[in-house]
Amino acid sequence: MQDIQLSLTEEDYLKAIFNITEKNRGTASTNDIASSMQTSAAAVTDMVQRMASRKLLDYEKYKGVKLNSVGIAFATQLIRKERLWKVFLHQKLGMDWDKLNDAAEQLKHINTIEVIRKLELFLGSPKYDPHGEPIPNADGRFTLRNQTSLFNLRKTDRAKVVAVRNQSSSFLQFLDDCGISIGSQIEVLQEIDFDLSKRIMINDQTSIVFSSKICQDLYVKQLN
Amino acid sequence: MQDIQLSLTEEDYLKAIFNITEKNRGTASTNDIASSMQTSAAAVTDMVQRMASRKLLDYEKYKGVKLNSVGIAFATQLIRKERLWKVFLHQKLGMDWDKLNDAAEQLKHINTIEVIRKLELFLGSPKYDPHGEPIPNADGRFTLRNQTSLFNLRKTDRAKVVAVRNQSSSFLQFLDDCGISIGSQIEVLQEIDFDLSKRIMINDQTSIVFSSKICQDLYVKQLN
DNA sequence: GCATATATTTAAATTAGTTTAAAAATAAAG
DNA sequence: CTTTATTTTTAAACTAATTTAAATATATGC
Ligand SMILES: [Mn+2]
Ligand SMILES: [Mn+2]
Ligand SMILES: [Mn+2]
Ligand SMILES: [Mn+2]
Repeated sequence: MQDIQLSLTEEDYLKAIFNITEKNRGTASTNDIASSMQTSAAAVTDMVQRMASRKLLDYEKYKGVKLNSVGIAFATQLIRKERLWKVFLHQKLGMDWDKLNDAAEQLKHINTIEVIRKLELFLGSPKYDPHGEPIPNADGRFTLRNQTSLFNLRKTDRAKVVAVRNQSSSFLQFLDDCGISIGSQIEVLQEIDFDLSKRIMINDQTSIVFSSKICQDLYVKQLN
Repeated sequence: MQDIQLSLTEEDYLKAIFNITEKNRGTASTNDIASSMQTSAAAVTDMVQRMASRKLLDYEKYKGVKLNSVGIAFATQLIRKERLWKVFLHQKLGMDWDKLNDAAEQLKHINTIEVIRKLELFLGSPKYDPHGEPIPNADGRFTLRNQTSLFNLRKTDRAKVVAVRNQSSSFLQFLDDCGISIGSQIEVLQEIDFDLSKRIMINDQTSIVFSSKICQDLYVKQLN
């Protein structure tokens, strides 16, 4: 990459902005960044102005923020590092998937290229992290996958869980309790019109009712 | 530990002060800290005053700094983390021993207790890092070892390399080139009075002359 | 004991990042 | 269109950590 040295804070802003812009057709508002960073809107305005002057992003008063190619490159590398470390924490250290994010957030700041290269090899070049999120390769390219949320499946549809959208500890623990993890097979037994919940069969073993909220937070790949 | 949250800078100061005081019968001077931290004496004075007010160390004007029990506990945990990560980088990722310190310096700031506990188990609870330095246990206790520098050995003495004192990249690469690593067998073939250098036999294979400086930077355990 | 050298502290200024409160711009509603 | 609500920016002040220069202590030499 360039020989620009980012502060930890700049790195956190870049990652937050990248994630927000992925949903908001390329632009992130001051308030959205503020709530994602748990800071004030005033702090965000000040920070993005400084980051704009460092050419990490494009900023126009009252119009929000867009990452430029430099910002995207950095953000992608940060996401790559964070997700590789998540794989390490889960697969090698055996940490539960609801406890990965805190540590990986810190680990993503580790700034030695050789470490990340060797870590990737050590882990067998995984393409997805323990929550099913794609891990960009060294060039920043993501492996795309056709997936949909469980919410969109219909009665008798069968599918495989490929990712979680919500990564809160409580949601992940709940899934654990239901016996759901990445790769679980599910089948829609019943669609309940009343509240859009669904009765689901998990791994041909257990049946359970999922609220529409839960269905929306689970990404699946439909089978046949 | 306590629920005191240290800044990265405070952590780096604590580690530096701990290492300095290990050599200077318990006390670290402003200038020594400054040169170790690559900063100005004025910055050190200011910082240690703030750290003293946070009860991390004892400071008396013009008298230098001593760590108190809180500071020692933190410093020890930092050293523990740094050395465990060094083992990981070397043994699991295969990084050369002359490239470990940069990355481990950053990794030592990772602040999730569960990560360090699981990392230790994953590594098999090593007692020494790749440079032969002892790794304190979770309670902060170091495993001591009787060792001496190669400088103190005499003709016909045989010994095993247990640690390096100097961890500069150039020294470590030089040792690599000589075929010396932790565990190597050596024998003093000849003491050269002129400059206190020594001719050494390495692993009963190669003979080489080491300057007195090199001898001082190698710690060994004497055999019989 | 005095002069000089060295080490340390203080003072003043700077930078990154933050907060709260006030001002200004934009969006929404009637 | 105009009033109101929401969002964003600016202003002023603060903290952590730093720098350089000046002041003060301490140590050393004679
Ligand atoms: Mn962070
Ligand atoms: Mn500003
Ligand atoms: Mn550090
Ligand atoms: Mn101060």
